[in-house]
Amino acid sequence: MKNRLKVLRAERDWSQQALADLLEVSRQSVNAIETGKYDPSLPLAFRIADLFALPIEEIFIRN
Amino acid sequence: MKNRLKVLRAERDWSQQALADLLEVSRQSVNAIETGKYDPSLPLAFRIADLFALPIEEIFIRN
DNA sequence: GCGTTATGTCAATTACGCTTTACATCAGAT
DNA sequence: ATCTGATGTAAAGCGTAATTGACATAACGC
Repeated sequence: MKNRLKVLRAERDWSQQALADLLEVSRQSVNAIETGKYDPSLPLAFRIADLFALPIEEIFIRN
Repeated sequence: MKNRLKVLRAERDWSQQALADLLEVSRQSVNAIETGKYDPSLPLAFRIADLFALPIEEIFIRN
């Protein structure tokens, strides 16, 4: 699973910490997801999709 | 997170075991997800969406 | 009755999502 | 040169996703 988090964040000029606050997770969680250390849980993926107003499929990519 | 797994499975007349085989998870996992014991991981949610050829948002519902 | 299939559930275990705390590096500003 | 913000990473711990194995029950055909 790859994801477009870093780009979406850059488009809005948000820091990892700012995004983490909006998502109510730790900065390390955002960092770990961006750097591909692990995938978010489904509920967190939904929160991310809601925040960016995009379908999950346009943020997270199979494979 | 609610989901429409049971209905989608019924529409295709698949047993929990048959679905588990297609998803390559245990029957207990399918059962646990259907009965709301827990949410699937994001990768598994994608596999489910792919299998039913539906967007994740049409299978899993917020709240 | 008996065997089979489907479903629900429990216990015990492994793997992973997410946390806090902490440390290191780099870029930019003063 | 120093301070600050941003990022990457690591360890330890907690909760949960997912596993296997097992047991119970209901529905069905034979």
